[in-house]
Amino acid sequence: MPELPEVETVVRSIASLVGRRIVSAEFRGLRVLRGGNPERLAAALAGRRVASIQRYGKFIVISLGRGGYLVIHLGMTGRLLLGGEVGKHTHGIFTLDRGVLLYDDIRQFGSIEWSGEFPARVARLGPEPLETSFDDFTRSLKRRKTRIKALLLDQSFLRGIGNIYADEALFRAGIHPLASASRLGGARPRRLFDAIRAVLTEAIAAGGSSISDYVDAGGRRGFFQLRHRVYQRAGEPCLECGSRIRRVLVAQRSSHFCPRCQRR
DNA sequence: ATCGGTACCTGCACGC
DNA sequence: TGCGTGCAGGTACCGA
Repeated sequence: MPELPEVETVVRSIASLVGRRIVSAEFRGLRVLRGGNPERLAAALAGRRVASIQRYGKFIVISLGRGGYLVIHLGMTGRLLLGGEVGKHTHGIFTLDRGVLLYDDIRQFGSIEWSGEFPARVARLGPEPLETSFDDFTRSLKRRKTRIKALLLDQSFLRGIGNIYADEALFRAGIHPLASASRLGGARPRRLFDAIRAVLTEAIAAGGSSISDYVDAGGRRGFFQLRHRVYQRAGEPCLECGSRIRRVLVAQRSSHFCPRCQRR
């Protein structure tokens, strides 16, 4: 579930871990471990102190100073929890000099990896949507022929936007999800750029969207789902014009839009 | 180089 | 009650 606002909320909720030492780490459900066996990973982490915790798009990068980087992606159902019970879907247990951090992930689409250098997959991502300039945004937009919804999901275009915020931003900008990215004209690029910023900023302030089970590391739910205007509202009336919200597939993902407010 | 489709995994809601 | 189907915040990888 976690997109940029949810991951940002999680990162803020584990800020207290900076300065803590990892005493030991234990892994089960090895699917989430990338490149490396659990013993090697545990050995790389043991005794290291958390120097900083940063978010890059949907990635959480925990710097261990000279000890490299612990890189965590929450996938669809990943959770980081400060304390709590070890359950059926707990795949990582980080014991700290004070407290414990658990990695839970029902669908196991998330990942945990260690890297000595700054991780290449993170370095390859596009810019942060809240930091990039409108000029860079439009330059990049014009080079891409794909449909705008698919482009917003592409992490090399902008990092951190997922299915919820792509749909919500397109609605606010009045742009149809199937519109060609390179052919967006007039005021539309500007409207989209502003809509992305507004949606993400508001969602972060709301602690993210809790659709079914998302919570931050303290177990707190977000409440931006109460302000979704199109996402998972197919068949319901548009809050602007009353038309029925429709759902189409784009890049194999559900895309929700108002056929009247978002013309092709 | 880009793009679209598929695979990965578990749980839930729905209709029969 | 059970069974089949479709759907769910994600990315990686394949061939065209």
